[in-house]
Amino acid sequence: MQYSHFLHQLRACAKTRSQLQGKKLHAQIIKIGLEQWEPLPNNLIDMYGKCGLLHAALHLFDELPQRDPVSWASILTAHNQANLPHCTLSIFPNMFTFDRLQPDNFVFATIFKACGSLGAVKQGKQIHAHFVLSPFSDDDVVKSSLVDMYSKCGQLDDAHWIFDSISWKNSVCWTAMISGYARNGRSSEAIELLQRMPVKDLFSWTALISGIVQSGDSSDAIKLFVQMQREGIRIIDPFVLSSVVGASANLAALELGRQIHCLVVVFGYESSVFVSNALVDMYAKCSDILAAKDVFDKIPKRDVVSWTTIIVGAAQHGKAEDALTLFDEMVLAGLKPNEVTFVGLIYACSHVGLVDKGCHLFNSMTKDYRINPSLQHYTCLLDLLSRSGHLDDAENVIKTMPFDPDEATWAALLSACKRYGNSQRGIGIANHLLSLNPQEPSSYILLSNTYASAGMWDYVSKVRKLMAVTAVKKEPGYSWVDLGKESWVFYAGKTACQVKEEIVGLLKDLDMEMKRRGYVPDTSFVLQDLEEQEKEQQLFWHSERLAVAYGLLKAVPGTVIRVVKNLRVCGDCHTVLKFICSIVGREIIVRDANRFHHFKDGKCSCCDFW
DNA sequence: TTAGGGTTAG
Repeated sequence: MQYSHFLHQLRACAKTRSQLQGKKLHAQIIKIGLEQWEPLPNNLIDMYGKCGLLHAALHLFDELPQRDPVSWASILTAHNQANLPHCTLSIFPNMFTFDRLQPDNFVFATIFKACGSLGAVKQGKQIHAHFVLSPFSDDDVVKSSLVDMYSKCGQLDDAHWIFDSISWKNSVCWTAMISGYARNGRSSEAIELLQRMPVKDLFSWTALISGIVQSGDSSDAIKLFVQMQREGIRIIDPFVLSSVVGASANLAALELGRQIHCLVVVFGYESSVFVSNALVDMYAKCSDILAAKDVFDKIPKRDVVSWTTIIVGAAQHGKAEDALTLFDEMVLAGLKPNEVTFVGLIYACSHVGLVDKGCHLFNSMTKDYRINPSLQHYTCLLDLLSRSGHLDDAENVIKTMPFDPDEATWAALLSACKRYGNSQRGIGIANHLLSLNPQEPSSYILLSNTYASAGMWDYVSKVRKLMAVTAVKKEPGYSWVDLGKESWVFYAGKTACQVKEEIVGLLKDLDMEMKRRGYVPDTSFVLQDLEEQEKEQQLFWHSERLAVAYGLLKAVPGTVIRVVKNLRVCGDCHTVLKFICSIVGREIIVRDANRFHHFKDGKCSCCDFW
């Protein structure tokens, strides 16, 4: 009687994640002397794991006189719960070696979940073979965990094959399969599956929408979110909201983001730290850094992602001092920065030329916070050094770092070579890159651009031919302007826009006024072998200029023009936009592939250093 | 005691 009461209470604590209540119960159980009564020990482990007290769970597990598969399932689940899937996999073999036990269906499901989180498909497949030969090979829950594992590892055929073999498909396995297709860019198959699903719930819709956001089709995700609401799905948790806030961030659609922010308030999920963090990011990515800071200031309990998001936001808007101050505040608030925080911080230093500070932070990351620098951190460091002209030091980083450099690393160095007119070094690096990684499309593009900058057109055409042979395509440059109710996309060199004549007329007028004020086109940014006049024409038709002109024609007078470009803004366009903002007396904000440029009164917030 | 959906960089 007594122990069944405790059992019930322990399960309730595990369900509601009530740490304090759980500890009290444990104390009572010890006091009464029931701590060895089956099945209380395993339930205690389970309770501690679910309440996020892994150490307590481990302590009990180690002390158990006799462990069974339930004890193992509980402790393995506790590691998954604590977001330590690699630990789940590393302790799993002890089940055979120490306790001579075979996994049961619960253990299998937990292990496949861990493999899925880690993308450890090879290990997952090996254990899958054990599962097939086990007495549990018909278990639908385990099969469902396999569907999820293969989906997360991008092996959709395997996932679907297992999905088909599940006799009684519940909402969980449908969702795992939908999520797999959506995340891997196969949205039409994901949508089709959702349509076939007998009872669509908020989980499956969320999996679809968030997967599509992750695979990069944010506008489709927004349309599906609208459809979901039309179909009467009630939003009873905040998950889908953080995804659609993220979608508006990707689209740099400020007005849409504001509307979704209103929905967040209406549904009462302002207090969700996930949603708040997404909102901070959305406002920062939609170039409203003040609104981002406002949301951030109102978060009652900020976590490391909240701080990192605002630091990265400040950094991308060129507010390095703000980013560094925020970092000091974060540390004072007792939060430990993570690897992303340092990417933001070094990036901030890099973009304003704070070389010493950036190097100090890079060293502090290992020394003070025991974070091993990743390749990306080395790339940031290299960017920091090379942007400020320390090309030898930058090359030295490449030579001594414990990673093989990728194209981003070489891109940073190559772009600095161009900036500092060191074309010989650039060509050497590009050649080296080509010899190292001839399969990578970006390698060809880098090489081509480097030769073009040096005016070596024979080599450019040679590389272009190679690109054609290997079917490598350069991503076309495009820009879009967000006018709240509508947004227009412009590609370089053309427009099908109804007001094409007005756009061209306005750009011509502006061109004349700019030239009167001393503008000289910098045709070195045209990477094709053309006559000077043709090069100027190419620059004239760059997508960011078309988008800005459209914004000037259509936006409410006096408002900020917000433009997004998929590639980095070209150097000549950067000069032109400084002239234009001053001629028309408007603020223009351009988000390019790398950062934000706030053009105002003839100047840019990046101080021409980007 | 097991399985599905959310935020920060790139």
